[in-house]
Amino acid sequence: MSPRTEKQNLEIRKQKEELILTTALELFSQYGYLGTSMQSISKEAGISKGNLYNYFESKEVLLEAILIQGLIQFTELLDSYPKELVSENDFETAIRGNVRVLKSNTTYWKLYFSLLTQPQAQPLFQKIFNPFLEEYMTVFESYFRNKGDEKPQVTSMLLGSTLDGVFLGYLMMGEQYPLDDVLNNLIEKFK
Amino acid sequence: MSPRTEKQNLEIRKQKEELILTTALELFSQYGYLGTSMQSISKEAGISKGNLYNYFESKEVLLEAILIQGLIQFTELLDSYPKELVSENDFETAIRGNVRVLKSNTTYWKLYFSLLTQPQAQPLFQKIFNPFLEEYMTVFESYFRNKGDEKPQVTSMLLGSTLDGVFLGYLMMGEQYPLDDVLNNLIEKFK
Amino acid sequence: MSPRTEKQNLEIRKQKEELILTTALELFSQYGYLGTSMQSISKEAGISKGNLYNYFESKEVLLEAILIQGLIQFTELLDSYPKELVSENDFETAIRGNVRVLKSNTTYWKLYFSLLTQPQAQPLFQKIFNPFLEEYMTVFESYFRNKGDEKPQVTSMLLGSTLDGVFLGYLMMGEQYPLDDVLNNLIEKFK
Amino acid sequence: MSPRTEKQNLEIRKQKEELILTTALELFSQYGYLGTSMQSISKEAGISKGNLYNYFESKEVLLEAILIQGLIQFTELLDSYPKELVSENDFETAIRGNVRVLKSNTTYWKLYFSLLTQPQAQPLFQKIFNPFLEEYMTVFESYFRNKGDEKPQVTSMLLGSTLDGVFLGYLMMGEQYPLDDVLNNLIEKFK
DNA sequence: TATGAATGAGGTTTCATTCAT
DNA sequence: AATGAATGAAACCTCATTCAT
Repeated sequence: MSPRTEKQNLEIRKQKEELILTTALELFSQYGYLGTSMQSISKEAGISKGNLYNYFESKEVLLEAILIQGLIQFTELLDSYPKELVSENDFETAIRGNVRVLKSNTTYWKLYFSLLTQPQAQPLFQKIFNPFLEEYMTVFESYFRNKGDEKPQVTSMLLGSTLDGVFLGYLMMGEQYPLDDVLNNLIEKFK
Repeated sequence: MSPRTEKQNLEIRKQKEELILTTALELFSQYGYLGTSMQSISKEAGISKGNLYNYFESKEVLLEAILIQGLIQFTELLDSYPKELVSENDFETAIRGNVRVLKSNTTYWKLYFSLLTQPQAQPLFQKIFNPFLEEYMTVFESYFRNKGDEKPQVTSMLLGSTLDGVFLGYLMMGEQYPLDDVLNNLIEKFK
Repeated sequence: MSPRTEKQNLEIRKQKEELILTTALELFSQYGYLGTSMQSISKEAGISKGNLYNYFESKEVLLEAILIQGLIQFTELLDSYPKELVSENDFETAIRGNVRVLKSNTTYWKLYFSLLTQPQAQPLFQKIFNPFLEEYMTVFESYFRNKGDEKPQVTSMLLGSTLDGVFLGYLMMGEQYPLDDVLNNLIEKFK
Repeated sequence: MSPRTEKQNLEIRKQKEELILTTALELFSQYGYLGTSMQSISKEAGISKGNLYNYFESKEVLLEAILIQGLIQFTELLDSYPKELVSENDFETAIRGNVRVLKSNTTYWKLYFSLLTQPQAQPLFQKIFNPFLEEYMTVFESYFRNKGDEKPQVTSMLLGSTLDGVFLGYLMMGEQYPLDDVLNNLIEKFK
C-alpha cells in the first residue's frame, strides 16, 4: 500500500548492487569464477537467486561489472600520480603507489590473477585491462628512455613482469611474503 | 586367442596412462581444471569414460598425477645443473636452464599458473611444489650470499618472483613476449 | 492537487486496460501464450509489473479477457449480416463478410489458432467460442438445407473446416497466400 | 564385470531412443512443446533426466527428431501411392490414403498443428515440412491441370487448405467429427 | 581391461506472482 | 492507481561418477 519512493528504490538498488558486487568478488576471489555458484553468491549476500538476476543479467555480466568497478578504483588512485616520471624519486613513488593500490584491494587482485590464466576470460581482459595496461607501461618506458636505457621497452616489460611476480607472490603468501624488503630491492635494481 | 603376457599388459597400461595424462594436461591447461569435463578427456583420448576411472580413480587424482609427472620431468632436468652456483656464468646457465625447462613444456606451466591462484588447489601445491621450490630458492640464496649480498633471502625471493612474472608473461603472450631480451636484462640486473 | 473525479479515474482505467489487452494480444499472438512473459507485457506496455496485476489478476485471466474482447468485436460485426441466407448472393456476402472480419484482426486470429490445438486451452474454448460457433454453423446449415442438400450438417461442417484451413493458410503465409482466388473458388464450389 | 556386448548396447540405445521419442511425442502433443518439460518426459519414460540428454542433446533436437521420424513414416506411406493421378479414382484413392496416414498417427499430427502456428517453430517447418509439402501439392496441381482447370494452382491450394481444416477439425473433435461424410463431400466437390 | 548407459545432484537462468526501509 | 524489489519453484542442461538384461 505504501509504495516506496523513487529515491528509496534508488537507494535500495545502489546498496544491493554494492552488496552483490562485494560478495561476488569475495567468492570469485576465493573459489574462482567457475568454482563459485550463483546460488552461493545469493545465499552469502542474503538475497534470493531470482533477485540476483534483477541486478545482473548473467554470471558473466556480474564478473565484468566486478572487474570494471575495481579497475575504476584503480585508475582513480593511479591518476593521482604524475604522468611523467623524471627523477628516481618519482619512480619510487610510482612503484610504491602501485603497491598501495594493490594492498588496498587484495581480493580484487587475487581475482585478477586467477582469471589471467583462463583462456575463456581472455576476451574480458582484452576489453577491460589491456587498454589500461598499455598506458601504464608507457609511463615507465619513457622513464627508462630518459635515463638513457637503450632498450626501454624491454626494461619496462621486465619491470611489469617483475611487479606481476611480486604481487602474485604477495597475494599467495600473504604476510609471509617480505614485501617491503623485496620492494626496496626491486627499486634499487630498476631505478 | 593368444592371451597377452603380463608384461604386454603392463606396457599397454603404461601407454594408456601416458595418453590420458597428456590429453588431460592439454585440456586442463587450455580450459582450466573446472572447465574441463572427464567426458571431454575421455573423448579426446579415445577412451571410454568407464575405463578412464580404471586408470585414475577421480578427477582430482588425475590432476595430481599430472602435476607430479610434470614435476618429475622438471627435477630431472634441473638435476643436470650444478647444485652450487659459484660464478656469474653458473648463475646465467642456471637461469637459462630454467627457461629451457619452461619452454619444453609450456602446457604444463600454464596449468601450474592457472592452479596457483585457486585456493582449492593449495593443498596440492603445498604437497607437491613447495618442497621443491624451497630447495630451488636455496641454491640462489647461497649464490647471492656468497656474492656478499646482505639480504640474500630477499634477493632470491625477488628473483623467484621476477622469474614467475616473466614466465607468466611469456605463457600468456606467447612469441609476442620478448623473452630473450627480457632475460638478458634480468641476468644483467641479478648476476 | 486537484483530485481526479471518479469519472476520470474510470476513463484512465479503461484506457490502461485497453492498452494492456492490445499489447498482450500482440505478444501472445507473436510468441505464443507460454512464450510470452508477464514481464515482457508490462515492459512493452510501459506499465509496471505490479500494476499489471491490478488490472488482471493472473496471466490466465488476461488471456481470457483478450479472447472475450476479440469475440465481442467479432459478433458485433457478424450481427450486421442477415441471420438467414436465402440466395447465393447472401451466401457469398456472408463468406466475404467473414473474411473481412478475419482480415480486420489477424493478430487475434493467429492467437486463436495457436490456442486451438493446446489442450490446456480447451476449457477456455468450450466456454468462449463453442456457443458462438454453433450458432454460426446453423446459419449455413439452414442455407444448405433450403438448397435441397441431403446432408446439410455435413456440408456446413466441411465449409467450416474449409474456412478454417483457408484462414490458417492465410494467417501463416500472409500475402503470399492467394486469398482472393482461393475464396472465389471456394464460393463457386459451395454456393 | 560383465560388460555388455556392442550388440546389446545398440539394442538398448535403439529401444530407449524409441521410448523417448514416443513418450515425448505423446507429451508434446498433449501439452505443447513449451508446456512439456524435459523432466516430465524423463519421468514418464522412466529414465533419468541426465540420461535423456545422452540420447538427445537438447529439447529442440528432440523435437526435431520426432518431427523427422514422423515425416519419414508419412513419406513411406505416401510413396506407395501413384505419383500421377489420372482418373477421379486415383484422386479419391490419394485423398483417402492421406486420411489413412493421418489416422495412423493422430498424436503426431496434433503436434504438427500445434507447432504450425508458433513462430519459433517456423525455421523447423521450413526445413522439415516445406520441401515435402511442395511436392505433395504439385501432384494435385497436375491433376487439376489435366482436368482442364484454368487455375490449377489455386484449386490445389484450396484443396490443401480444406484438408488442413478437415484434419484439424477431426484432430480436435475426435470421433465426434463426421470424418467419413465430410470426406465424401470433399471428394465429390473436388474430384 | 573396456564400454557406454545410467544416475542424481547441482549449475545457470526464467517467471508468475507478491509485497512494501 | 503505480512502482519495482523480492521470492521460490521450476525450467534446461552438465557433470563426476557408477555399474552391468
